[in-house]
Amino acid sequence: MPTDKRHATPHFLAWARLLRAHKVLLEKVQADLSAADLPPLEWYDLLLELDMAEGNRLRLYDLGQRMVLSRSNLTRLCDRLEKEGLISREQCAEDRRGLFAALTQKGAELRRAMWPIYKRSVEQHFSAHISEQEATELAAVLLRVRNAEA
Amino acid sequence: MPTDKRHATPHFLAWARLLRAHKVLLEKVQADLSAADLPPLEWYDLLLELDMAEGNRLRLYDLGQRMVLSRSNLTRLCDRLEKEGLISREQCAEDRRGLFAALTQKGAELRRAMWPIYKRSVEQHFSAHISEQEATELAAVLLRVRNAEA
DNA sequence: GGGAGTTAGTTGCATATGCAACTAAATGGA
DNA sequence: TCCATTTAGTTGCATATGCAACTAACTCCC
Repeated sequence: MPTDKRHATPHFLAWARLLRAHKVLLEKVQADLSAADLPPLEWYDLLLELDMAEGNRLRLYDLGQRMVLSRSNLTRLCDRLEKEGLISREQCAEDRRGLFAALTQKGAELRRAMWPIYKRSVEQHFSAHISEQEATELAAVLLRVRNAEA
Repeated sequence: MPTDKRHATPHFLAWARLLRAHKVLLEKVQADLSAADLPPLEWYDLLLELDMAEGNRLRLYDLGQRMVLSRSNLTRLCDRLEKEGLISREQCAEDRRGLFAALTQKGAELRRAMWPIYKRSVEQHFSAHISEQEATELAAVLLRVRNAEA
């Protein structure tokens, strides 16, 4: 059996296309942000998580879970945002090992400023090519995969 | 309108879950490869592209296109594989600027050795949670998005 | 209450990435 | 033919990432 046949099952095809589509899309969105002199997508992502969180702050641990980010990676990402005054680290009273990442005024403003550009970019490169029905199904399947234990 | 509502459209939800699912999956698959003392997914990807290509070789330019890899990134990735003897760079007769990346015997063998582990990992973390029908639809949607011009 | 084992977060170091500048070869007019 | 422009690929440098080692605080069980 030739090599390519073994990779051509519906499942493996979907997998391969997930990898490629993801790369292409990320590249386009990052390019749009960068062209508007805005910081990378990851910053938006972090700021949004804080914006949506109770009290506009999250324990670093929780933030890492939600963003699917390794510890050290999260530490460094927070370093960058904190240096720009977009978030601040706050001591946690209940667990003195722990820290909160808290959204600052400036961070909230930057997120709001990024949103129209980001929104337009996702619409243009992603949403425009997918029906609402497909989007709903896609979201459901991807959630299931993401939350799978194995 | 609160922040989270603006992000809760079906399209944006699908987008957000694409990002998260991709990260989670990649992490799991890389972990499985690494646990089996195998090189990263990207190496498999490159070797597979060459394996599937006419004559088991591709112009670097084409390889970059297929793998969605920037020029410099591709140069360096090829450097690593060539240093391990998995591919070789070959002069191109028609265009003396150009180079082929050609699969070596050793490269073909490594790809074959990686395949069972990779296959099992994708099945376990991805395919197992998706019906064949869903996989087919997913593949179609993602291909459409990937190939969109805008 | 006091040590063994965990957990939260940071840091050092080696490696990987992205961007812009570079070389060399091809193309396309005047 | 000859120079300006474009294209293939590489390289230097600054930045980002992953892994393993580290500190400090918490847990739990004797």
